[in-house]
Amino acid sequence: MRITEVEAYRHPDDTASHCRMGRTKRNAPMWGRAGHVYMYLCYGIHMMLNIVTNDTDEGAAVLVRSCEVVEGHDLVAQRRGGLTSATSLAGPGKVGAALLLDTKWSGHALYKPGEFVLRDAPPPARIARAPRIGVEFASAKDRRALYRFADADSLAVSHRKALRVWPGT
DNA sequence: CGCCGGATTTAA
DNA sequence: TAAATCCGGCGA
Repeated sequence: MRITEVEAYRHPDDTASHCRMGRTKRNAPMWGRAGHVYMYLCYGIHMMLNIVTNDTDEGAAVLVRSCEVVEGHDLVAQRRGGLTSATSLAGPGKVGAALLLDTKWSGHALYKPGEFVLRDAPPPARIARAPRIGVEFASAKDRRALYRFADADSLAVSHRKALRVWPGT
């Protein structure tokens, strides 16, 4: 599947990030090397897939919020309760469900051929931005920050109406 | 050791 | 708009 929407979480000074409390057993992968997985259970129900972005000890990652199905449509539909719409993977919980992910994948390296890998792809022609979703608990500044990014021309994106095309893309 | 609450989804 | 659902993290 192709990633169509992500949210960035940084450290320090991001009151929305799981790193805001410092280093814990759960968020350990976020402090590790880029290209590794950070998984966590959200609301006791959904498995959230994050990709560590920065170097060691920087505590940063992007939450994979939405994807576009490229191949294996039947399998995805099966795991999504028969849904075949363009938005069947629009939402982080849906991505986790389609990939059968769980917290045991936390720390997994995404660059080993033959395993669960992150591959390169052409960048979107236009990128859209918006504030992050579901971070009402964060500071006003962090709630407003335009840290949600999406392929402006893909329908496989959640909360699409709030997105604004990033000038210059 | 117990409680609180959440980077969501779904259906009413 | 609210319920489902569970464990990490914090306070005692």
